[in-house]
Amino acid sequence: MSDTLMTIREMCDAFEVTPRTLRFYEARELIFPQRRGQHRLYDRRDRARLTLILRGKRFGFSLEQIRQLLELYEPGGVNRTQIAATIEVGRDRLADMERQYAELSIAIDDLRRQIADAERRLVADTDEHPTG
Amino acid sequence: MSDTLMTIREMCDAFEVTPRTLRFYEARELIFPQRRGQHRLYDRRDRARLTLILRGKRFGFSLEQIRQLLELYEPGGVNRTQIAATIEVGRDRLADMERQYAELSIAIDDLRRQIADAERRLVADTDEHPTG
DNA sequence: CGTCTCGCTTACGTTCGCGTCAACCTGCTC
DNA sequence: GAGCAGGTTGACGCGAACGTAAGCGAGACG
Repeated sequence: MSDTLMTIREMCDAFEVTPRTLRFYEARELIFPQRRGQHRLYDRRDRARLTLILRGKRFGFSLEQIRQLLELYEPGGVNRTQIAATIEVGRDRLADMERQYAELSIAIDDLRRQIADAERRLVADTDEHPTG
Repeated sequence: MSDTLMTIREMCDAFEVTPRTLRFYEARELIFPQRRGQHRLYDRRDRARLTLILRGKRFGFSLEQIRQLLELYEPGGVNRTQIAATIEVGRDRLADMERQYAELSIAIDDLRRQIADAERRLVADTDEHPTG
């Protein structure tokens, strides 16, 4: 079920990361698995956090930026100023992502054109050196 | 004009990079400024390349990936197999970017919702502790 | 009982993308 | 001709995000 506890190996297989990575994220206080004895156990919340961490990484955010962002996703009973600060961070990241989104759109169009050009050159070259 | 040669300092000011960065990119064979004596001079082509380099970096591509991509933007008279290989690289990057674009869209919506939630919590808290 | 597998911690090593000297050349200008 | 500004080439340093190796339990198995 969705609230199943997972071992570190199961997490690694599920998310395609190494144990080292998970322990590293824990050391940087991005995830907080429970302990059964010495062993780590990851629950639904940890998995949700890891999903966000990996996503954030793909967009080029540092682990520290991601750590701050994660507070947004936690309904923890912090105080007003903390919530406000967290919202600030969230807005900054959002602005980053929106900029990235716009620029990415342009870059994709650009790259598509370059590929098309290169393909045309390929075809032209084929015409000049026919094989059949 | 657009074909003006620029010194390293002018480039740095224009693109907000350091001299070290430009020399580093040159060492990695991403740009090839001409020399007047010992000094580097950057032309329109170098600037176009630098634009693409910085853009690629913002999307999380490595300098090596960018270097390969830059060949797409050069009409250099390479041979068929080279052009084909370059197109391959371009398509791979394009696929990366398209994936990134789709995921970014989701992440932005997600983040917007979280910020809205946090704002609601802030307002709720204000209602419970009115100042006026 | 030995040994295997998992996981744990500690700690040093590595890659990327530059920053930061140090030492040198070169063309003014005073 | 001394100084200075601007550029050059090494070479070493550094932070981020892990990789890797060493050595230590603790439980499972035959």
